[in-house]
Amino acid sequence: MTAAANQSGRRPTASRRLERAGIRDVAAAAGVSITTVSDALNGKGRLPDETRSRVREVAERLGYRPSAAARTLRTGRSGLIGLTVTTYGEEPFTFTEFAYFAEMARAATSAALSRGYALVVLPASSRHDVWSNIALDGTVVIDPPDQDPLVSELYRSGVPVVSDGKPGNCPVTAWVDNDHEAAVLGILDHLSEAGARRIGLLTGTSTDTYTRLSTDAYLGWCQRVGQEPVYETYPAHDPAAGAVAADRLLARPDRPDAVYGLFDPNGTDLLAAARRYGLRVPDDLLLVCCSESDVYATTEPPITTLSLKPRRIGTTVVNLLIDAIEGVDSGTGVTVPDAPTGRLFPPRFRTAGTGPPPGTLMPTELIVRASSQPRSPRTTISPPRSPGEV
Amino acid sequence: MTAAANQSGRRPTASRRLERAGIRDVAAAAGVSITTVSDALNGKGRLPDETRSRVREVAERLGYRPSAAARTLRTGRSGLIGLTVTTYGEEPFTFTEFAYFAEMARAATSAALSRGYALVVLPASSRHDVWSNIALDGTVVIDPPDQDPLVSELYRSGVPVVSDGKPGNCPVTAWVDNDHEAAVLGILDHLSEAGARRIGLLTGTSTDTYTRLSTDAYLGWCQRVGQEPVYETYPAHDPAAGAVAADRLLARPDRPDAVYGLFDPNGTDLLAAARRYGLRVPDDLLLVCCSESDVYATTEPPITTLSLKPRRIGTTVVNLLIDAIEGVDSGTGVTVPDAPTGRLFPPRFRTAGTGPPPGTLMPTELIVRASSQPRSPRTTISPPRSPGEV
DNA sequence: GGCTCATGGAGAAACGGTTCTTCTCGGCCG
DNA sequence: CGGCCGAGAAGAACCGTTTCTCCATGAGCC
Repeated sequence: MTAAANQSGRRPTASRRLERAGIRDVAAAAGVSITTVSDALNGKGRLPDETRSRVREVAERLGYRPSAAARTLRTGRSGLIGLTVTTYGEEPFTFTEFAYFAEMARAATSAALSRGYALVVLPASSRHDVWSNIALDGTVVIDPPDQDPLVSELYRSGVPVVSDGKPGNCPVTAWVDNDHEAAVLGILDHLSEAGARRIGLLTGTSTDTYTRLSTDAYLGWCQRVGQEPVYETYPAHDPAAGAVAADRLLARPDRPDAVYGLFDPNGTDLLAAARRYGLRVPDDLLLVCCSESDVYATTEPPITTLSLKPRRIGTTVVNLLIDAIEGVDSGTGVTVPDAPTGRLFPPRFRTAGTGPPPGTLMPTELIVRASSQPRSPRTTISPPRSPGEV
Repeated sequence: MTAAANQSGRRPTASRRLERAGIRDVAAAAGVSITTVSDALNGKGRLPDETRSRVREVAERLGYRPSAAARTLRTGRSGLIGLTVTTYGEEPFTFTEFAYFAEMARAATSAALSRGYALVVLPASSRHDVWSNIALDGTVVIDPPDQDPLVSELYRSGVPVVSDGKPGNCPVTAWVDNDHEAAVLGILDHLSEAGARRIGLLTGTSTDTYTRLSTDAYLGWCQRVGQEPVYETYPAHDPAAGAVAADRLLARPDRPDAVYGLFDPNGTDLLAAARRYGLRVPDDLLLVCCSESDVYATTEPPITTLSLKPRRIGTTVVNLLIDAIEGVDSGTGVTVPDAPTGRLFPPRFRTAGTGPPPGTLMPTELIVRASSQPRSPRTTISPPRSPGEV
């Protein structure tokens, strides 16, 4: 009986070491055809429940696990999604995006998993060998640089690509980003209301969308309100450079009385620099930085942070991607021609065609703490925007 | 010509939408057989260089990318490694292991990539459907609980498993861990030398190896030096509980004059608690915690931390796993019968047989900062153990 | 000149599923 | 009583590689 199952019409002389049971083994053991087994296990075909459950039971007993490779080959679906991170230097992901990336990746993993997909982490720098050795149903790209050749090739070869961060010049299926302009303007207003007269910015030298949009928003605001811009730039991937830049900013003759730092470690760096110059926060200097880290809740004083809500982003990106993967296959089918592009929080998903890819803007959240509030009025601490929500 | 290539002996009537070029197309275009194409591209077989390069060129021109699924099916190798994380609740990985995990995962990704593998992140909680839908060549497991059914099944079905953290009771191919006992003893000695008379511990309630070994080391030390243990426990996955436990520890009548916290956020929690009780650090309370976060370099005062060197761990784990994957296939071949088990920093890899799996102990690094040094002598800051090394 | 041998390359069998098509068999209806 | 129909299940093609086996050819050797 088991012997019969073992042979199952394959190589008669095979020594058969510890090969796992295949679908044929199950079929033989259950006394049915492999078609029936496949149908029974996948809930397809027309089978009476009795057969179905019997086959399932036999499969279970034999410890049958279908071969992912075979299934992928036949169906063209691997259930795998790439998560691409841009890299500086050799490390797969960057220091500066650490907390953001970790949270985003976590949410993305969750979201993917709950829809039956798994995530493969792939630095954008890896060469084709690695990429093309993996069957990917689609890819999430974090902050693709302009003209990313990798993204272009993926897109061209028909793999759906959704980017976290509005893509500069590469074709993607869809993208998700924060409303960085609104976020920066919100912060500048917040600092103004707190009494700031001259707001400085600590920003990066790179050309990614986040840095560019944020800096532009700052410059535009300065122009509108008639303040001379006061900012320092540094390569965001280098934490040491950040500390130096923070110091530089506070050492300027036109020292700002409030600073917004675009990158995670800026808060502690600015705080340390302020200490060195004998500046009290928030009395002499108001501070806000963009960070996902909760250490800023316990610094002395606690620092107001802007959260980009990476969990939401990760979830949204993955869901858009899976929609694209499972949606209308390609070309013709426009699912919903909804709003144009860049609408807030919108789109029912839309499968290609021509024209710019559909983008989704997600709100940010300003977590107001002591560092950005004048000490005297002693108001209670509360987040001003987007309350509720995880 | 392209027409000929397009047909290539497949369905004659196929409408052939935008199918990617297959190996047959390349073969047809190059005027050779698919065997030759395969050999040429993979550097196998006996072919004159001329043929080889011609085929390569044609493949390049056609944008040929071999199907990962087909290759995997045929060769049995996917180039994919699972990275399993234990989960508390719904999130794929835990808060408390955040920095550790992020760093470890990053190093693991790098290490895997440099050997041509990619990492798939998989929460241990996901059900079989997900696991068995992915062709994995092997799996890294982070801190498997005793009797982890997942690990057992993987191991049983022949997939190499290497764990980060000495496995309790599940069979693994190999494991890597820090020398937690030595680390704790080193810290206790360090605190004693700094003048501590009564050292407290902030530890977890869970039964993972790290918590257990560390706590045992502490208790053993107490017994040896004749100090009454002073410790508080809390569920490590709950950050809020950590703050409460820190408070509890400092509120005790037998308040310790030095504390070691096993988990990352303990440092800030203890600092905050100390502030509440008016305790100065390090004057009234010496502080050390285990953390990979560099925020402790800039807290007030900076806090001494124990680093588990997750990068090293991640790299080692992955390399051991890939050795196992690529090494002698199974059963008979003992590569090197080296030292027994649990030797420090050792083993040439050893493929199974019976007996306990080979384990590697990695050193930790104590980063001494102001919080654990009496203020007066004002010594310079320097790491006492394992200098150098990334 | 017949043999072996090395070289270059073609043929075809896997790999292990999914799925389209076909077959059989009763029951039912006209 | 014959044909139709639908349920249940089997057959076989196919997915795109890798790789084992084998064939043709010409050179070298006795």
